[in-house]
Amino acid sequence: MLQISKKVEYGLIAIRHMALQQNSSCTTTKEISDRYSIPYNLLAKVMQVLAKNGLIFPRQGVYGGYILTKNPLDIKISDVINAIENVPQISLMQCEAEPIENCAVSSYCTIKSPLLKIQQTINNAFQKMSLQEILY
Amino acid sequence: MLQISKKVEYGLIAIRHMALQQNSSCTTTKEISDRYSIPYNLLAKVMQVLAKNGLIFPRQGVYGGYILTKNPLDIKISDVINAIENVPQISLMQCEAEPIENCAVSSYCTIKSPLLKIQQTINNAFQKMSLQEILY
DNA sequence: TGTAAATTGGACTAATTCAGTCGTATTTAA
DNA sequence: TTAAATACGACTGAATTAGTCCAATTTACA
Repeated sequence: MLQISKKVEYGLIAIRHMALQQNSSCTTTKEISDRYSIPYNLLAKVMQVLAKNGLIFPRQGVYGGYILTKNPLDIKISDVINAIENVPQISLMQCEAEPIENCAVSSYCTIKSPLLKIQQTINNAFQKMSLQEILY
Repeated sequence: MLQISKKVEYGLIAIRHMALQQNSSCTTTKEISDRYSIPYNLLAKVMQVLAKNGLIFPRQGVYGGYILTKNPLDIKISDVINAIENVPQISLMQCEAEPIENCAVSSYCTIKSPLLKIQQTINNAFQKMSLQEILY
């Protein structure tokens, strides 16, 4: 639907929340879950994925939580999206049939390139946009 | 999943196909369906929606079909997307609670704006991009 | 050393959306 | 009158998304 998913939304909320914290102490999943009324278990999953991808650093146990690993300027929106979603790259198929009429999917190929262009337009937008830009 | 849907893909294929036709005679759903191996019934629905939104003009009956209503330069990718998908505009809620602490959803509000900015980034990209740009 | 508070991880279910199908009605050229 | 086209609504199955649940692990501290 050309819309960011709830998981990505929660991930952005969480990572933005952490970026807004002045002191760089740990932020817990529960804290964010309560503050923004996000289902705890779901957010927990998202946090784990963000941690796995190195965007935040986990500390287990009492007084544990997560801390941001980078400057908000160095975190791109695409980093968060790619971490959470399996962004399926549209793969341009290599056409080796000559002449082109022999290729069963040639008509399909001709539209792949335009669609790829569109998809890249989306991707580029998020690669340029940093966390810093959505702070305020 | 931040990916264009099949319907939008089919719509783009169809409208691009029509733009590539030299003669401005009618193009039928069947013709496009056959050429690109798109399920006929599904494509028919998409064509109807495109027609309803004024992007193409329908002609019923024998030798009927559709014709493009505009120059490819004047058709934006967003026109096609908005016609086919119910793009749910993120609505910024008007907060009238002062002080801000009295508002039950204030924490939610504070993230709305950033998300809106992201959504607009996508929308802007497609409002700038014309059909002409994906022709070749 | 026990306990509480945190992350980790996997399996599972429910809800929603997407893709596709089907049947029928309407229009129109020949 | 017929064939070829669009118009429209209801329906189904598949896939994805959103959310839940349970058990394990780690760790500060009383």
